Parts: sequence; structure tokens; C-alpha cells
Amino acid sequence: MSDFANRLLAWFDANGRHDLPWQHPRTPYRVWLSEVMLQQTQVRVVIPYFERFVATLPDVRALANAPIDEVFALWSGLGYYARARNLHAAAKICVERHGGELPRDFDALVALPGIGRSTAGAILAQAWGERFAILDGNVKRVLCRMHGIEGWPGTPAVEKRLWEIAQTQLPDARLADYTQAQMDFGATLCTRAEPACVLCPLQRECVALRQDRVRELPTSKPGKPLPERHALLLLLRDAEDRVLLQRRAQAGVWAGLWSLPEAEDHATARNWFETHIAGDYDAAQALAAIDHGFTHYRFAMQPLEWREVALREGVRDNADLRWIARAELASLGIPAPVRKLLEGRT
DNA sequence: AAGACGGGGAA
DNA sequence: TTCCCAGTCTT
Repeated sequence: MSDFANRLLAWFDANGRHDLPWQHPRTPYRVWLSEVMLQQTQVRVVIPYFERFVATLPDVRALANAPIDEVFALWSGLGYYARARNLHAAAKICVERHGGELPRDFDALVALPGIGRSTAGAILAQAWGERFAILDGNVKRVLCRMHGIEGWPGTPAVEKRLWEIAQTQLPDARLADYTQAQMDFGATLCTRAEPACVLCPLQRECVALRQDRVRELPTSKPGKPLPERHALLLLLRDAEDRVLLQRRAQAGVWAGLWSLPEAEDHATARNWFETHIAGDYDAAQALAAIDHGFTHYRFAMQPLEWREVALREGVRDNADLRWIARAELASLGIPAPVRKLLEGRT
């Protein structure tokens, strides 16, 4: 066994996290769900979502049988909603092809939507103790520092090198603990800012520490100015104070989620309003603007509110356009900033 | 190889 | 503010 794995496991026994909800019981389904939720999302944020999700949909079959809107509702606020869509689709495939269980096979796992190399490895290692490597943000950071690797880990060349190292230093036993140990080590000790090097059991073999380059590694992503988008959000209330929600397109941001009718400018908004709504467009009340930052652009939204309006004669609510009472909001998948607006939170 | 995809925590 | 995180999929 590599020295790295030995020291890491010893550290994990004394300092790792042994009480995460997906560890008890550590079933393949719960490991899978946790791994997908933890893609680009931190443990503290995931825990309440995970608890709620498994309480509602406790196994693969329950997930496969649930309507997608229920899955979106359970996911609402976590972001990257393709994860929820893929999870649902993968569960259906498991029912059709794998007897209602997650397959215990790397290639079969990677063939499922939403499961890539790292997540497949994490599932096999954690649920079954099989000898597979992972390579997430934590592992990348630890390996870049430990081996003094330069270059942004997002580039294919660096990533390839990191996978090779991750594979090479795999232990022969305790794969579940080893996998968890790497994550815990990166998340709690070898953190992005201010790692606790004085407490580190790997000081001796850490190139970055020896060369005093811990602060510079891993190399950060090359910066680029973010484009900015603007939109008007139409907050339409009827006489019963219900809100008109529209299902978003199946592609693009917030695909398939329920949101407010949206327009790029007033001309477009007025046109949509006049074809759908009985009311006075110019009676709109502007609410506080919402600025939402994405990874790839900035999104400035200006909500406009109307009260006591109705749909025009001949326009009915339908599968993609519905009046929603406040109490019903919780059961729908709604983008976080829109939910905040509708629920009156700050 | 590069871009798309959400939201929140941390500094 | 800015960075970036238990990544994967599409083009």
C-alpha cells in the first residue's frame, strides 16, 4: 500500500467524518444520490436536501416511479437541475435493465446519465469497497499540492496526470474509507484557503509545502469577463392572489422548471401581456431588481408586478402555464431566486 | 477542446 | 466582489 494511503487512512480514523447521513446505511442508492448531490455542492448544503429526498423517495424504484416535477421540487434550490433529470432517467433505466438496482459494474454505471468516471468510482468504492479511484475538486487540490503540479486542473493534460496518480496510489483494502478520507482531507484540512499544514500527516511528502507554494497551488482558472443578460419577470396575481407560472423550455438554464413569464424587453413583455392577460400593462409595479450570478454569465432580472389580473378570454391555463396558489409553491421545482421572490424572503 | 449548467459558502 | 466547489454532458 502506498505511504500516502496509509497516512491518509490513519488520519481518517482519528479526524474523518463518520456520521454523514449517507453512511448509515451505506446502500448503493444512498451513495449514488449523495454523490450526485455533492457534484459542485458542499456537504453542509446537501445534508438537508439528502434527508428530505430519501425520506420521500427511499429507493431506486420509488425514484423511477415519481413524476419529474416531484423530483424537481425535491431538488429545488440545489442548482444544476440536469442532475435531477439525469437521476430520474437513470433510475428508470435501472428498473428496465438492472432489476431495479444500481449495477455493480463500472461500465454500466458510466453508461447511466449523470454518472461519469469519478462518480462511478465513488459509488463502487463506497458501496462495495471495490478498487476504483475518484478525482473531484478536493482530490485534485490535494494531488496538485502534494506533487507540485502546475497548470489549471481543468485542462485535459493536467487532469490526465492527476487520474494516473490517483489510480497509482490506491490502497489494496479499505476502499470505502480511503475514498471518504480523501474527500474529508481536502474539505477540512487541505482546504483551498488557509490549509492546516501544521496538522498535516503528509508534510514530509508535500512538494508545495517544501517549496512554499501551497498558496499558489492548484493553479487557478484563467479569468475571463462574464457576459451580462437582462430580463423582465412578469409577476401576475389574480383576484385570489395566485401567481401565474410558466414552465421553462427544456433546454438552457432552469430547463423544465416553473418560473415567471420572462421577456427580454418591454416591447416583448407588452406583446406577451396583451395576448395573454386581461389588464393594463402600464399598471405594472416595479419590484426590487434581482442580480443572479451564474458560472458563465450574470443575470439581471427586473420583476414587474400586477394585481387582480386574469387570463384573456380564450387563453386557458394549461400544462405549461398555470395559476399557482402560495401553498402549492413548495411542490414545484422553481429556481432559487424566483422562489425567494415569490415566498417573500430576502 | 471548449462551453453549458445553479447556488451558496468563504474570504 | 471574486473564486470555486464530492462533475457531467453537449457541441
